[in-house]
Amino acid sequence: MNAKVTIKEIAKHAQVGTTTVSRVLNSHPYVSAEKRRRVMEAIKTLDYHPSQTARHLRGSPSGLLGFLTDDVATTPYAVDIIRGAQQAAWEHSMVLLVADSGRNRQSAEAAVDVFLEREVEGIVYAAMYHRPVELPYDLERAPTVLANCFLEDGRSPSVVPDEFDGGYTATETLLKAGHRRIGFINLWEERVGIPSPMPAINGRLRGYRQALQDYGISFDAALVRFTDQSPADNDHHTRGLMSLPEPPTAIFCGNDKVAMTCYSALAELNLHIPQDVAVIGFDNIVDIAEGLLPALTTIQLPHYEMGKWAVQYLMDGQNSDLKPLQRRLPCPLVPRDSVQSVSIPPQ
Amino acid sequence: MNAKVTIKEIAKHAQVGTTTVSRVLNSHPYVSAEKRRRVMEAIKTLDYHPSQTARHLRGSPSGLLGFLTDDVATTPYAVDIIRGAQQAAWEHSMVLLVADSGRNRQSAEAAVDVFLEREVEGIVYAAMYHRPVELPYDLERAPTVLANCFLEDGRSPSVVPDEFDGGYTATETLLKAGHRRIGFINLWEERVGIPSPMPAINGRLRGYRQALQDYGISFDAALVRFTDQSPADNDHHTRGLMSLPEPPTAIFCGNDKVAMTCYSALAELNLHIPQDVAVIGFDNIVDIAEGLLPALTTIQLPHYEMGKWAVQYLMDGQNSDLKPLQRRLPCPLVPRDSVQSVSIPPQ
DNA sequence: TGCCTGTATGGTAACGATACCATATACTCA
DNA sequence: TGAGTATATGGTATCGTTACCATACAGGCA
Repeated sequence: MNAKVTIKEIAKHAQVGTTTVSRVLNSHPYVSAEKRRRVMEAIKTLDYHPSQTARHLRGSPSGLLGFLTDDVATTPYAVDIIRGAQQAAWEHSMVLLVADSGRNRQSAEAAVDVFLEREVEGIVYAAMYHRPVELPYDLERAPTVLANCFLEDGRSPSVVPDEFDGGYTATETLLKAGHRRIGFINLWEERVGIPSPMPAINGRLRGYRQALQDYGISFDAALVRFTDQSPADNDHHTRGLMSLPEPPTAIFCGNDKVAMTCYSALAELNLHIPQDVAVIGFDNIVDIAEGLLPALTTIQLPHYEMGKWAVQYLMDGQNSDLKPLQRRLPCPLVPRDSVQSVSIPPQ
Repeated sequence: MNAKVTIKEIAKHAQVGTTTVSRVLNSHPYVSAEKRRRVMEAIKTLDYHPSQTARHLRGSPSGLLGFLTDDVATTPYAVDIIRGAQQAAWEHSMVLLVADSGRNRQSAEAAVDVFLEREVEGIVYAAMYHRPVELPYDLERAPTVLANCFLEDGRSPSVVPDEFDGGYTATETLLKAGHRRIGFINLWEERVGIPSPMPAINGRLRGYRQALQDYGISFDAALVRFTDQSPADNDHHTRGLMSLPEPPTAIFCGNDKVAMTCYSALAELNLHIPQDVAVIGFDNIVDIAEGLLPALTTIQLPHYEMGKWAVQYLMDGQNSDLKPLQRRLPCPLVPRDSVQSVSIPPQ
């Protein structure tokens, strides 16, 4: 298209100085109505767009934010973090520069270099599942907020899902529906032989226990199972739970995938959801939750909100005297049809 | 951190002119080994990073690519387009600027304005499901490639999944396994009463018919069903297919969600997968496909590849004399356990 | 009348990097 | 020896915009 129109041409066309044009653009005072009008008209007829590059060189902030992801995968909805970040950035008239840090520290450093060369005003480092991370670059290099992950030493602000809250909400939902024996098929993962410190696993379990306690129900270890998330294991634990001397009337599944296997296992046992057994999932993988029959009641991870929060904090929350904030966002319930009130709680 | 180091300070520190520093940075000839060494050292000790902003102002290309999405949703894996684009961009030393066009034309225009103010070298417009679109901005404004969508008039290059290929591959997979009666639960969607022209629906059906024809099997309309994608309807059609006088030995499902319902319907009919009935899906929603028992054989949409292709075309393929390329990318098979060879094809 | 203040306006030097031009030395070759 | 070429080096204008400074006029007030 036509070569770029500059402020100079606007000035010439409107018969004013470049300073006046700049004043109009930045709505400074001391411009006569007449000249303002002429400038505006010139801008329109010449289809002028200011160059952010020149502005920035002259000293204005870059209006750029870096968004660095560790590596997509596992749960596809985690990309909602990017949507949330993008939305918040937009509201602050910022643009998002995205890069994939890749698996290794080097390419992450390279990505940060690229960000810094363009003078981003901050960086969001987002993980695809909730976990502790080690930052692949020097924190001094740019203001950083972590989303869906955190540093063990809390040296930088972070926002993560409140797994405790999620576990509590799921359990309480079942309790409120009148269930008193609630099975829990939690997730499991090993790292080099050591049980994973995955916050999801521990947090949800604590939430489960707390909810039971708040409803005056004593914890029964037999009702808690751990699955390696393979369909076979999910199936195994569902059957295990249901063949207990006193089987649960509700099952809290560590994620929707587990719930999916749970559905078919229960079907094979000739048990109906939600009449015979209530089921609640975790993650709200919409394709699964809405695809199941009955539709799965589940808990939503606040991906979108985390992205949004991270950017907002980067923009607004710079009370640098305070120690970096570690924020937990609630995991809301997504009610569908797999939980139903039982009128006479089996006691 | 420390105020930005400029080329001038490097020059002073290394006791050379700024021109020489610039020469070293851009590996121009005619710099003595000694001065080159001094400059390099200064760069290191002062931790200098060149300003892309200044470079660009001076005339270099911006190194920026705009990535505009219509609106996320439906199929979560569509975001792989962004990953592919990001990867290709990285390989071309470009950075991706992402924005969400939002639902309305205005905010899309605004996003493009932002892109243009930063002088992006091109724009990828990506849709979250394969469909014809109307570009929410003037094509003249910047070189554009469409990913996962296209303009009816083909005025701009685009890359989409080859739905025909996908339908063909799915069907052929079943044929190769020996199946001769193959049910097809295709998707369905209406728009204001008119059947949707969704390329996925028509393309896959054509692929299905072609594969049958190539294997010398005549088309039987009774074997093709259309579902509104609700679990109830998916279930209904599975049962409908299986209660045919001559029921299919294999079912091709329009997507993995349909396959999921298909699984439970078949289970209730006491039919085993893949022994009694083979099932093949579409989309490769990993959470579903790997969560089902047996794991679901399915077809993958080339999201990642489309993103990659779009950026590559933007960067390399500017043979502007040719008419804009309309590219179809194959949909590969992801074999798992829900299809098994039948030794004696029922004939 | 003279001075101050508020309003209007434009020229020009930066911002950081690079391209062009000018200059300088060391060789090569006729 | 002189001309021509390859190598080496630095000064400076320039990209598009804004901040600073200078200037100019109008009205208000002593």
